[in-house]
Amino acid sequence: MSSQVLRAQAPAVEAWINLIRGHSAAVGAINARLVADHGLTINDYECLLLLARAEERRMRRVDLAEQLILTASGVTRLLDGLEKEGWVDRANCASDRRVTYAVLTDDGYSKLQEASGTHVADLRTYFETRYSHDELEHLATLLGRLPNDAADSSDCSVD
Amino acid sequence: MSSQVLRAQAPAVEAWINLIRGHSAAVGAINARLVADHGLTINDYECLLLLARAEERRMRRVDLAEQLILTASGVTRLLDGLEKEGWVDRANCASDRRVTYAVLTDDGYSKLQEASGTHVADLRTYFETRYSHDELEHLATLLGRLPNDAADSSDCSVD
DNA sequence: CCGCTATAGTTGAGGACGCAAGCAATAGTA
DNA sequence: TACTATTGCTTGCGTCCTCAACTATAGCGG
Repeated sequence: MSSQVLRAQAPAVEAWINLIRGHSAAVGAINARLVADHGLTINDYECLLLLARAEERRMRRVDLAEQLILTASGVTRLLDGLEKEGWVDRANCASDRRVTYAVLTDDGYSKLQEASGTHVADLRTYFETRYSHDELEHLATLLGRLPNDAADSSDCSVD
Repeated sequence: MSSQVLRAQAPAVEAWINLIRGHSAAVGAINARLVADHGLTINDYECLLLLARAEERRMRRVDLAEQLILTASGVTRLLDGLEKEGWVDRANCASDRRVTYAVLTDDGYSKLQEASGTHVADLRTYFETRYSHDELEHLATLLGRLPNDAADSSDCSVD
């Protein structure tokens, strides 16, 4: 038991550690570039991107939160910043007055386009210097399995 | 150009998105368990673990920072908490009076052992319900390549 | 129509972290 | 010996995020 604490055991543990370290390194590097080059956080960027891809370039804050993996309050504050910059606007929903849409402005769309040039390039550089095309596809597939709701079954069994 | 903004392109982008999402989901789930069951953050746990594995159960704060992927100030604050709980102590270095070792106490070691039981089990459950043994090894190997200093070559080219 | 519960969103307090600045000790140079 | 650069560490401040509490609307059963 005592020696079990002291060394890596299953490959699951290895994967876990490398996931944390890898994520931290990659996010750190890529976010730094994005901030330095465009004054955007990764979440700023992803938020603009989600809006750009959304129908009529607008989304409910709740849906934005889910996609960005943030809480509702996180989204409120994220959008505060983007609104202040003029990249996002608010719009009311006719059929449900509780909802406030976040709408991508033309400025926001321009900003996204400007940023996407170097950001996507940085991204690709970061990954493609480390992996072959096939490895990237494999990695993406494996990572894609993590979020899936199997989480629920383990979460619900907590108590 | 305008349509390029709108859809996923290279597998690098796919991998990137899945890395962020997967990390967030996994860390969220596992951290929640660790906090609920033992009152420890992932970083708390990893810090105790590093110390337990270190020679004489002690490390310089700088080295701790590097392993945990934190800045020096982050480590100071992390250790503040662990010291307050009595899991870690300070010790001076005879040969270099600038350094203050972080030393795992017996209480800290006990705490780590207590926590490691459920934590490692949770970890393994989380990963092993999603992946086969071979997939886990492959995933660990791939992720292990992310942090490596290839970052330097791309970082230095910023300006 | 009247509660009741659920949902969308905001706000205040607080945690975790990085950055920049600062201090103390060491190492290198002369 | 004195002078400078570097290294280890801490502290103040700002950022980003969560949680808990709150408001406002919606929709349901009676």
